[in-house]
Amino acid sequence: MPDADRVLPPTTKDLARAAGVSRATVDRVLNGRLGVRQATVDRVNQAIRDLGFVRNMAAANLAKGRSYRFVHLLPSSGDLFLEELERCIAEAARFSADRLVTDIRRIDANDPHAVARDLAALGAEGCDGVALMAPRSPPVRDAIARLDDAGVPVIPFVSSQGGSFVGIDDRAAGATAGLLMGRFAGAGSGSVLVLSETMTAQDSLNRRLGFDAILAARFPALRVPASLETYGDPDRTRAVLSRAVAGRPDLRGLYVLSSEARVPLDVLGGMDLPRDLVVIAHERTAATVAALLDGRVSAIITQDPGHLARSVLRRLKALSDGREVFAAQERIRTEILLETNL
Amino acid sequence: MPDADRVLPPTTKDLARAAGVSRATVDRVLNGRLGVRQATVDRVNQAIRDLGFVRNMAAANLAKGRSYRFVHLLPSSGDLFLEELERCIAEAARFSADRLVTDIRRIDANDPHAVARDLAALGAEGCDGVALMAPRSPPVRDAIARLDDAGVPVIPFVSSQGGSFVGIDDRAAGATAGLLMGRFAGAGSGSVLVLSETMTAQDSLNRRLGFDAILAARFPALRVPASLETYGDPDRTRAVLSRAVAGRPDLRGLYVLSSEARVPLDVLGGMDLPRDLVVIAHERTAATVAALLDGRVSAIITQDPGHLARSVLRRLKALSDGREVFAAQERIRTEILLETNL
DNA sequence: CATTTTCTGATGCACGTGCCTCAAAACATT
DNA sequence: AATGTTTTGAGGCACGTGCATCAGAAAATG
Repeated sequence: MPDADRVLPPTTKDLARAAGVSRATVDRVLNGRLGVRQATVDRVNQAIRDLGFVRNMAAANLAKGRSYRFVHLLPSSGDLFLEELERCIAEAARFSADRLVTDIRRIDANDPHAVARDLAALGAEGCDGVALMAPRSPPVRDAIARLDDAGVPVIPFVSSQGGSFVGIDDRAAGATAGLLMGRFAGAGSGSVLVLSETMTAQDSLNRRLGFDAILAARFPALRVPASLETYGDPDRTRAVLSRAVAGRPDLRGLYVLSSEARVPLDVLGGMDLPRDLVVIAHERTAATVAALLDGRVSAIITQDPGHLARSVLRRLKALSDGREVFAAQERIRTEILLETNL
Repeated sequence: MPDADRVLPPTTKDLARAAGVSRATVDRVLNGRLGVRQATVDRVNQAIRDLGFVRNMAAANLAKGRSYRFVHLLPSSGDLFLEELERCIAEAARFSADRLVTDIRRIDANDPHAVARDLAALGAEGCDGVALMAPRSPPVRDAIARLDDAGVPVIPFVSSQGGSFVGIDDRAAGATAGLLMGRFAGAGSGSVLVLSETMTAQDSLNRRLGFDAILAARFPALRVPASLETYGDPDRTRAVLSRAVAGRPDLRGLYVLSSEARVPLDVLGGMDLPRDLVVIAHERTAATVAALLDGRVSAIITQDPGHLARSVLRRLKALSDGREVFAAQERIRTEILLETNL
């Protein structure tokens, strides 16, 4: 083992030697402490550049006794995507190099005041960051602002209305669905149905907006009537779908808008639909993948829950120590899944 | 700051207390050292489960003075994707939490004996792992085996023939291109041209295989003549393309097979092509993205070079310390890019 | 020049884990 | 009981960095 000439990354000790100062001064410069002459600061920074010094974050966090306590607030609905997401969060936390504890709590995301109360309660808990999956509303926004003032960053997670958040843009996801729908449906006129659990949710609205915009701009021959709402009920789904299909001999496509596509896809299996009907659904779950494989679905638009979970943890960490994130790693992609790239 | 009741992840000290043993014994159990009674081992393992203990890898690596020295051997061609990949590798190494040094070297990947020589030379260098992007051939395979025997893991990177490797499956990528081509081209018959730099490269062959298989199975009305080879030459590209287009009034699609799509796409811009020609290209580069945005290209099939770079580093690390990787994070996705999900 | 102020060096402990040594304890064998 | 063997405990140093403290040097001020 020729271990002698191994080039190890430089440490603060190497820096000190190269800059001709002591480790204490290097430390003062690195951590921006006062009382160092500009000339000395420059010498140290020059050495940093010369040696290509990179702070060993693992050692730094160890020394600081840094630990992170994060809380994830997720809606208490039981959809498949959410379950998978929860699994991924727990897994990502376990695999994290740092000492971190994550709490996953289910909240009543649709009651703004309940959410605000839950957020306020977190302030007293001494947690270092919150990932919140709930619609933004004035009470919630205020609660977030108060937490932020108290130094507890809150990251909107997966879905949020307005402002930045971790997750894909619903409008872009809808537009991608629309583009695929138009391309797959081929030239010529026809109609495309949009099936949604409920259109009151903001994410559904945004997807629909993106979908409509693309269809209007690029495929004007395709007509899109008002969305059919299922309220998650299999019987109702069957009923509205049958009625809509019966009335439209020119049906070319079906866009399953909601995140919970299981019920509509199950219903679809038992119906007598036009051959070559283009069906597009959201989120990779056991239900959508099965449907893609047996041909009920043509494409799935999704985001990787594992990536989401890891990304939000990295972002929370970066926020709590005032660092920048490694942007390239945090771009959540709007993925298109076909049979060939599952 | 209610910091008192913060629940910190347990340390080996907590483990020792819970199991009623000393830290030395905990250490023996954790690191599988001999000379501990089974009953004691069980007590410690029980405590690990009870407390949910997870080893602090950062501290462990710090203590071990663990450092990684990896070498990336990349082909010395100058294509855009490769440049981007190189950038990502350097960036990923800088952002790594561990102390690691990566060397990126350009090699003559198409000369099996030269590659084998380069690999052999690495054995004496005392490096901890190699990422190799070169076709597999008998001399190369032997060199890899020798390195492996010497305890230096070698990971085939991005493209490899046979065996597992880090990167997307070329056949699946070709199949995805084929599926999109068939769907986008619509019903009815027509022909689809395949344009490649050269068909001698194994990755081109595999893409073509996947592409053909899907077209034959799902879109038999589309004809795919023999691939047009450009040898990277703009004039030749223009010539073969013009000739092929002129002879085919039924042209519906064009599949740009090679990783270096810049030349064909540039040529395409100046040509008089059928409206609604479906063009599909590989790899996200400045050239392909520009073409997607101005409509010369309909879809890009790609893999994320940043993810590739980070993934191969994590895998090399895991291999050198005999750990398992976090599989979910290492699945390299075959991505489909449209205007709406760039 | 003397004095104050500003800057720097030397040193040490801490973080959680790995790894070592040495002695003490528990156990097994005669 | 005496002996040998295996198992355990106690303690310490190391890794690279953060964060103290204190004394000494250099610079600025009088």
